[in-house]
Amino acid sequence: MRRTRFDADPCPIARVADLFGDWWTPIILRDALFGVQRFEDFQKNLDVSRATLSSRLARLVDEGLMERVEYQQNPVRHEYVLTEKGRAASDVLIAMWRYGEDHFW
Amino acid sequence: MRRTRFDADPCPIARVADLFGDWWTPIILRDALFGVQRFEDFQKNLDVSRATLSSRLARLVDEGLMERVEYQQNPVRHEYVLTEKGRAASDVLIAMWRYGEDHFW
DNA sequence: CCAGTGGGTTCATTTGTTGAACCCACTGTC
DNA sequence: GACAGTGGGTTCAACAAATGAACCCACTGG
Repeated sequence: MRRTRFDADPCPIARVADLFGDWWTPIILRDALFGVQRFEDFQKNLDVSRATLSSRLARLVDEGLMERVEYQQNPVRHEYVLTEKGRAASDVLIAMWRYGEDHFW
Repeated sequence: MRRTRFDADPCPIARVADLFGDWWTPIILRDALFGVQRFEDFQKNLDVSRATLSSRLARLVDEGLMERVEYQQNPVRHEYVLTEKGRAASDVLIAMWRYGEDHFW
């Protein structure tokens, strides 16, 4: 695909599209805002392949929307918690929700 | 890729993500909101391949966000004009803009 | 010792994106 | 009347990304 990247584009829409322009990312974020934090729970809710989920979560951590936090040792377990930047994305999600409700039914 | 489709999903976010979850669609829409209407102009502004642009515009027409209108005959020429549903998407774009400005700089 | 849980990675297959080249129907210029 | 240019595409091969399935590891509990 040699996917074109907009992460250095001067336009804010392009930058956000670079991150959200992906079917899974907005939906993972939606679930995270509803309180989902664990890999297995995302996987069960979303019916996404583990490989795809893994790379999406890694990207969200990379971009600073989520943090990977150790919640127990022996064995080590992590969960994904939203940062402030991640929670702020709810404005975009809400706009999508409203638009969907008004125009896709 | 066997891309998963959410266009029949009961969640409005999933439906909108199905359409916007694509790098190009939000950016094409952004340009359209700024007044771009012709194939060539999108192509010049966006530096997108003609094949990809062609399929993206077709999808937007399909979903009812744009209309393909003949603006001259001899030779026949068309342009892409936003419908009400297309213009309404500006709310989502504006949310993306704001989020981008506040969190990506 | 075996099943289960949480969180992954690896692999082959399938599908989408890309750039480049091509096509068609004209118009305008030499 | 030959040829370049314009608008709006399609076709093609190459490559990259998404998928499901299978695998892995470190434990716990029975």
